[in-house]
Amino acid sequence: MDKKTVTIKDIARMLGISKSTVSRALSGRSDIHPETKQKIMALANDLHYEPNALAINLKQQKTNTIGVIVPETVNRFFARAVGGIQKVSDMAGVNVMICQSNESYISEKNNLHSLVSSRVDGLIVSISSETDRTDHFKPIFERGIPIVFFDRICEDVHASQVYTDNYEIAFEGTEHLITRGYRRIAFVAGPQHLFNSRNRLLGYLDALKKHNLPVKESYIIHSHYGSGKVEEYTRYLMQLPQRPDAVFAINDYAAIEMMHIMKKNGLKIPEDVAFLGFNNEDMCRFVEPPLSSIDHPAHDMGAAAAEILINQMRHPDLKPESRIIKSRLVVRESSGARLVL
Amino acid sequence: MDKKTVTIKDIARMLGISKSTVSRALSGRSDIHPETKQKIMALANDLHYEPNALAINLKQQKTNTIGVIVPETVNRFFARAVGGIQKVSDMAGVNVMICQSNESYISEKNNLHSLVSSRVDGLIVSISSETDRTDHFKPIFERGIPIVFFDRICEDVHASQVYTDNYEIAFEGTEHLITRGYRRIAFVAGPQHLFNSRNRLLGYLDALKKHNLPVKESYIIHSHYGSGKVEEYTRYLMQLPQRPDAVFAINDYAAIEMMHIMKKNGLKIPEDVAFLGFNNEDMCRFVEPPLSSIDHPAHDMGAAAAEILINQMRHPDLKPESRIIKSRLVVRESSGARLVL
DNA sequence: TATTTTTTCGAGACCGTTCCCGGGAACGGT
DNA sequence: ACCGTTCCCGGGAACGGTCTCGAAAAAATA
Repeated sequence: MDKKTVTIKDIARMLGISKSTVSRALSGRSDIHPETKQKIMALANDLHYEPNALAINLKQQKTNTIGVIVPETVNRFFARAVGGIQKVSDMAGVNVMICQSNESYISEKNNLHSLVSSRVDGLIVSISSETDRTDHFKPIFERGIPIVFFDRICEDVHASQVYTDNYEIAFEGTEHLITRGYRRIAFVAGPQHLFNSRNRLLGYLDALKKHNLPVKESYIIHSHYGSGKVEEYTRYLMQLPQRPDAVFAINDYAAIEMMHIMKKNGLKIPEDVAFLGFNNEDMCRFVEPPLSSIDHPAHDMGAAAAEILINQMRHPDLKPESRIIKSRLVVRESSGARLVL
Repeated sequence: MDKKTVTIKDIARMLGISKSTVSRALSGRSDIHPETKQKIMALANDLHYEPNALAINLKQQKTNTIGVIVPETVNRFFARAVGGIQKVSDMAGVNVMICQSNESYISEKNNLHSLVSSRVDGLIVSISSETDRTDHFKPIFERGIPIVFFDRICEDVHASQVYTDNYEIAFEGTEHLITRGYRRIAFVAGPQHLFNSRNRLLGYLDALKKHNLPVKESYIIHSHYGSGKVEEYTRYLMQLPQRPDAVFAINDYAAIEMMHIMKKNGLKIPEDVAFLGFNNEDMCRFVEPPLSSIDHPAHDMGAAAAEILINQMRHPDLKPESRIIKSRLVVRESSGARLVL
């Protein structure tokens, strides 16, 4: 068997020419006789020659690939964002390496070093929910590797950012519930060291203030993404002396599960309790009643991040860029008009 | 700024020693004076030295990483499978490179060459729904790179395989519907060049035969994954002179959307039409009525694939291995007992 | 003190490419 | 017949590490 992988040198030897010539043919340069090139290409094809990207990248001092770190792709928001990244990367002819931090700081750090070690030319990162310090990004960014943070951005690194108008849309969502007649609005918040979560909470609070509604600490739940505690939270809310008449949740999963449990306990949606989620997952349309949600343009965010990054890879002296992508409130029946005030 | 990345040679020069010694310290070998090692480690740390994985891998002639090609991670089945792959890979200390084919043959081929070019030590692949030939895998597998196909396996490459008991579970699912009193069972099938789809269809057909039910071609829909034609299919089924009283769908998305449309058209689930899906997505629990489904153990399949692959990477003369993972029928209300026969 | 063993380190080849540079052949113009 | 171009091609350094081999220094042994 020809177990050994075939190299440029093998081809050169078999053809009785130098490896320089083979390299020239394979990398499509012009200063080579068409006939020689033809022979080289034919043999390379026969032998199933695969160029060694390691050697090429080492020599060229660049890899033409961007590294991506996202919390987890089972979260469809991130899966779609990665889709957006790959779409524009493919168009631009650059490769993508995807890593998942699984919402773990240590794993995010490992991914980061692994990517830098592989000499990616740039990074697109959405930090884990556990990450509350940024010392791992700083030296890498300062070394000149462009970074674009998206959605879960890292505030104290002066890199490019792509995020949504969290504050505004949370404000709008809350106001929507208020104008529909809901007054006791609970808020399922995310970890407060995350930029997104903080701004969403602020939007919620300011909307309450604007409409002269009291802010009750007992209505604010500080959850973690995917904490699996939704049932506990739901029971907590239901047993409150003044049960909330609406819930604005940090994501659709929490909203849907909560809604489900409340329904099983005989509460009517949206008459007794309205629901508003975040992310506008497909399944919002299929639950009973269909869930109102904030459409979070994942694909666009990924695409924008890749655009910015690739641009900076090509023009290293460009300044970091911030881009804000607009979210959109999608109203469905779960936040319909309240019947009884 | 120290824009240039620091290398082993830089450290050697600054310390007035040879790069061999630095290499020894950094790669943790023993034949080095503790004090020298200490100094090297300290300086490396100060300079934020990151080893160049390209150089190391090139020299070592192996990368200690496995390449993964899946159709798309927005499909949660594959996202979970990737999770399983990464879990056991992390435990074993090997890296993972994830690529998405987006259900495209050409893109699958590109991914494949890109991974081989990056000299991954092994491959885990679930082929795209478009892929109906296998000539791209053959030369690579014959070159000695171990491959594990999972779920969407490639039959004519004699590589390792991990798949579920498609035939048996489709048989069981169909029989379940029959024993619950449903007689006119429609089947939403996948592309027939895929091993899975074929076997599931066979299971369905054989279950009908066993119970002496007629096979009606008009009840069998040949769909493509994610074709966006569910509404068309649903209308087609509803207008049949003998409307089916049950639908067994290739995946939960199709089942849920179909169920939703039929409900809107006034059909009672499961009294008028029962539903059974495939994959047991989270949302099955939250739709109305909860959707019965086949639990497809994605995480376990990924984990098994990684186990087998890593084992073969470590012991190159191992024979290819096939492993069958058991699926499980999860009965919920969408396939409850029929009231009117 | 002489010899052997152990410890610690340096020189340099090598992995598979790219690319600069220089050289020979062919060719056209004078 | 000579010279300047143009066209092809080969030699060899470089990319950043690892690793083998041997040598010098230090320690142990005789």
